[in-house]
Order: sequence, then C-alpha cells, then structure tokens
Amino acid sequence: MAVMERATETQSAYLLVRRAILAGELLPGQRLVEKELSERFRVGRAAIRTALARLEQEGLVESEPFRGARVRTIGEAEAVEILEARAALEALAAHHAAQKATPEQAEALWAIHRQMEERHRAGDLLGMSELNSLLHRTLVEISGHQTAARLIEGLRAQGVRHQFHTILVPGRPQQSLEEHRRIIAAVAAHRPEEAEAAMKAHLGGVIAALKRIGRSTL
Amino acid sequence: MAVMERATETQSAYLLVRRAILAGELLPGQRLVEKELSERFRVGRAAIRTALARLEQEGLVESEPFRGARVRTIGEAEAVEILEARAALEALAAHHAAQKATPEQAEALWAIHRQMEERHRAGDLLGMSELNSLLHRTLVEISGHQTAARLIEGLRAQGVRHQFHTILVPGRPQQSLEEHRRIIAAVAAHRPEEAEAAMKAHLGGVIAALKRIGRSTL
DNA sequence: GTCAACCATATTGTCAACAATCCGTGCGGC
DNA sequence: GCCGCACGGATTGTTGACAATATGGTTGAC
Repeated sequence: MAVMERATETQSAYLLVRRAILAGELLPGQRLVEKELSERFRVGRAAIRTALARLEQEGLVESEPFRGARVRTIGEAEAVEILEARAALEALAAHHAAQKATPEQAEALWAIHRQMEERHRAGDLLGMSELNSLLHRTLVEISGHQTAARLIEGLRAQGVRHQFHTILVPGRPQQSLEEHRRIIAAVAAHRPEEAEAAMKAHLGGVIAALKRIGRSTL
Repeated sequence: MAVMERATETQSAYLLVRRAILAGELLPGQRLVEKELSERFRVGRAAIRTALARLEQEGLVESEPFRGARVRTIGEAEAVEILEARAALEALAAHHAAQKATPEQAEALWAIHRQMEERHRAGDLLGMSELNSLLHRTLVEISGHQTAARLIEGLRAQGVRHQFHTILVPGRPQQSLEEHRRIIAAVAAHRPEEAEAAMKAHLGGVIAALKRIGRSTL
C-alpha cells in the first residue's frame, strides 16, 4: 500500500486523507484545515481541496461554505440506516453470487469461513472482524455486480467505527459464524433466494447487536 | 431555478454541470473540457474542476489523469444493475414508509396516483413519467430514511436516460399503474413486508421492460 | 507507401497570491 | 456587569500564471 502507483497528487491526497479517516487518525467531528492536511501529507492545497470535495460526496466528510470541512460524525441512528442499506444491497449481491458462483469460488468462501472458526477458537476477535470483511468483499466480488459493489464500499467506509463494536456483544461471534455458514451454503448450492434471505438475516443480526449496544451504553 | 441562492461558485458549478448532464445538454461520451465549461457557465475553472471531481465520485462523469473528463456512458447492462440496486433500496424505503406513513401522507400518494391515471387516459406519457418520479420521491421522503434517499437519488440520476424509455413498452403504463396501486395500498395499510415486496415487483417490471427494449433494439 | 521519431498544440495538474468570509476578542456604552 | 459592535486573525474561495502531460500532424528515413 505504500507504493501509491505514481499517480497525480490529487489522487494521492484523496487516498491519504480517506485512509487517515478510516484508520481513525482523523476523528469524527475533527476539523480538517486545508493547510494542515496539506503540510501533513506533503501535497498542495489544491489537491487537498478536491480530495475533500470527493470525500464529502462520499459521505465521509461534511463541510459548510467558508467554514471548512470536518469528519462526519455518524451516530447510532445513522449507523443503523447504513447497515440497513448495506443489508439491502448485499442481499442483492448474494442473490447474484448464488447464480454465478463457481465451485472454486464457493470453496474460497468456505476457506475464509474455516479461518474465521479458527480465529474464534483462538479468541482473536480482531482477526475475525477482518476475515468478516474479507468474506463480505469476496461475496460481492463473486456477484460481479459493480454498481452494488461501489455503493456497498461507500457504506462500509462510513460504518467502520460502529461495525467494529458489534462483535463485542456476548454470543455474537458464534451467531455470526452460523449466519455466514448459511449464506455460503446457499451460494454454493446456487439458491439465490435463500442466499438473499440469509444475508438479510445476517445483517439483521448485526443491526440487532448494534441496537443492543446503543441501549446498554445509554 | 434561476436564482441559485447566493452560494459559492463551486456549488453553482456543480449544480449547473449536473443539471446540464441530466437534461441531456451534455451527452454521454462527450468530452468535458474545463475551459469550455468554465466559459459556458461563467464560473472559474477551479469551480468546474471540483464540480467534475464530485460528479465523478457520483458516477455521472469519468475521467483519466491528464486526459480530461467525459460524461459517463451507461449501457443497458449497467442500467439493469442500477435498477436492481434501486429496487433493493426503494424496497427498504417502502418498508419504512409503511411503518411511518400518516393518513395525510397516504392520501398524498393516492392523489399522485389519481393524477397519473388522468395523464394515462390523456395519453400523456411524459407527464406520467414525471409523476412517476414524484411518486417514488415522495415515498422515499415518507420513509425518512436519509441514507437510502441519498443513494437512490444518485442512482436515479445515473439512470435517467434509460428509465425514460421503459414507459414506451406496450402495455407498460397500465401495468405500472397497477403496481403502484399495490405499493400505495400496502403503505397506507401499514404492511411493511407487503410494501417491500410490491416495490420489488414494480421495479422488477421496469427491469423486464428495459430488457425487452434491449432485445428489440439489438 | 509505411513507419517511427519529433514537434506544436491543446488540455490538465499544480502553485502562489489575493479576495471574501467567519469567529473570537476587546472596546465602549449603558 | 452586560450587551452591541467594530476589529484582527484565521481560514476558505477565487484567480491567474506556469509546469506536466497527452494528442495529432509533420517530417524524414527506409
């Protein structure tokens, strides 16, 4: 990731700021002063400027005229909305994936699932979370649905912070493993409707977990 | 629309270019030379530049480094993808709308539907198409689901050109009216699942019409 | 006649300076 | 002490010039 592909400064700036936000180096609500970012990432202010415009369009940043930009804060209500939208789109992707998946692709999904089980036994929640992302991404990729892929990627970026927490709900990891198992089984067996329903159920579970967190921390 | 709300030039530029694309004044595939647009819309090149960046993020424009931007061409396959994604998200919105709709809101939907029937009797397909957009937008508004609303708006913008054609398929208007009737009925009766299914069926019908066009014109 | 290298032009990417706007601060009036 | 108000610093918005890059045509060799 450090190579950055000899692109124009503008693209670098976009990727750099985006990554910093997703990595939590720039916190929600924090002001994004153009000059500061410009110095921090060693790119011109113009590059930062268009990067911020793109990030605003993407929903990661909000800005007001003459008052600057800041990292958008996503509350629990919006996090639920984001997950609902993701559920709708990933269910669509699962549907397509179930129609198109080759045996090799199905096996790749099972392989990821086995790794998740392993991490679960090892008590490695962070590892599970990363594999979870990989699993979902792989499924979307198998679906070949580029429009859904683009939208889902944007939603995932917005939800990173909250998504991370749901795995801490007691009993959630086991449930998640079981839900994933059903999704993969449906995809591997070429049963689109079943895959779609299973994906909806899965993200419904995540939403429920998120809401439970909300109630407990209030 | 001529007033433009005393905003910054950048915002105006974004809205102007966007509107020109949606209105078909800038055709798919057409090059978007910054200087030309700058003169045409009487705004600085910097404003055009960030407008193009935003539009690219939105999926209405594509650009390559040092080679400029052009209006993105959306083929039939992608148009289908867009409609599928819309179907998933609008079904979600319909679900929420059915939970939240007040009697007044339901009546507003029926009113739009009656106008559509009227236009249909008058043979005014363009008017129907506009009312169709209004109906969908109103439904999304009722749902109160801002995340879905944002995504749907973007998808609708990308699909304008194709969407317009589906209404020309023989028998499609009547079918559309019936599908809308079911959606509204389900929303008015507070039956989320039914509303969701009806919306999916409706946009499924649009997709089928679009595919039929594809087959006939090839 | 064909092909490759080269050059002119058009266009985008970058930069630095300037103008416009917002925000906090201190001043004066009451 | 409290409120309105002007002022100054900080930050964004805009402009114009310049550098970097792609494109298309031209020239020359073969």
